[in-house]
Amino acid sequence: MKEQDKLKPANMLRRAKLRCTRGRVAILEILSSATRPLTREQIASELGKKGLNKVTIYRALERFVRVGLVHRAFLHARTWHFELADNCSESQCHPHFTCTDCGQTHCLTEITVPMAKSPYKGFVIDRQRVQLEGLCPECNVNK
Amino acid sequence: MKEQDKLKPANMLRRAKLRCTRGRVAILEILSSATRPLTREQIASELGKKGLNKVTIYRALERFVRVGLVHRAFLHARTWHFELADNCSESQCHPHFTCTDCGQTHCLTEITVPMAKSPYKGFVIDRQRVQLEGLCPECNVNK
DNA sequence: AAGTATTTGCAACTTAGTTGCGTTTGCGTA
DNA sequence: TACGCAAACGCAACTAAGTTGCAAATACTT
Repeated sequence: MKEQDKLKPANMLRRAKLRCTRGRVAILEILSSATRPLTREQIASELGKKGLNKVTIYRALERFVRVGLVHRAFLHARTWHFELADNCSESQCHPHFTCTDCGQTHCLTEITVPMAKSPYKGFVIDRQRVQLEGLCPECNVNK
Repeated sequence: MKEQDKLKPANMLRRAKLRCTRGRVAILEILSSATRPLTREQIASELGKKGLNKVTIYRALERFVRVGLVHRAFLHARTWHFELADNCSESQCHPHFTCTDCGQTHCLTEITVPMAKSPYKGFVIDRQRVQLEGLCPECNVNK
């Protein structure tokens, strides 16, 4: 998706029929410019001192997830990481790669993993989530 | 893997050079006969009244994970689900399917998803974890 | 049987996320 | 522009999975 194609936060909210509040716009802006999924904590620290209450952030994110604006990308260290649903297909997001050495997670937007074939014994597969583990480029060269 | 090929808990422990205690054997037996990954809570309730302290269960599981006897299959509702590493390959386990309707998770041992191709820009992929979402057979027919 | 390193149980703690409730605010309507 | 109300917000208290420190118990070696 090209930069100029990105919907502005206010428009994303309008299209989702959600009220356009300062906090929600700020959260969406932060997620827009992030290069990887963020936790509530990380969003809060980006917001800085004019920050939002943690409950507010959680509720906004949950709302965004429900209307499909945002995905729960993955759970790491018992903590959800959120990202814009921007460049995800209906049935699967790009894989997320977590480095076992430094702990950093990267979005591998250029890798695709084929969907598991469905149906299988009556299972209907709607979404597929792929998590990868290994060494990131930096940690790899230092070995 | 055929039933008779399964290692008995005591042997699993011996081979991993872990002490063979009643609690550990019980945990491994429960995991052996489970048809899906279990939480600490579920293991505890299988143990019944002669149960183990939750700390003990967590520590045993962590130990098992470290020596490769057990996998952390997936995180659901902020809770780890554990399973024997029995029929998993080095680089990936079978996919786990969670029903969005009833919340039950199933092991789809007969489905395989090809590994993401590696390397990619220096990333070295060691393990791949695939989670699926959708409707399980029971919930599907009730729709 | 004795010695020791490992394992266990208990109590207290940590922390991501949730809930209830009273207050504030966005937005449609007059 | 002012009004009314549902949606959104902030605060405090809560929930629950998992962790930590330490003293007591137990498996295994000799």
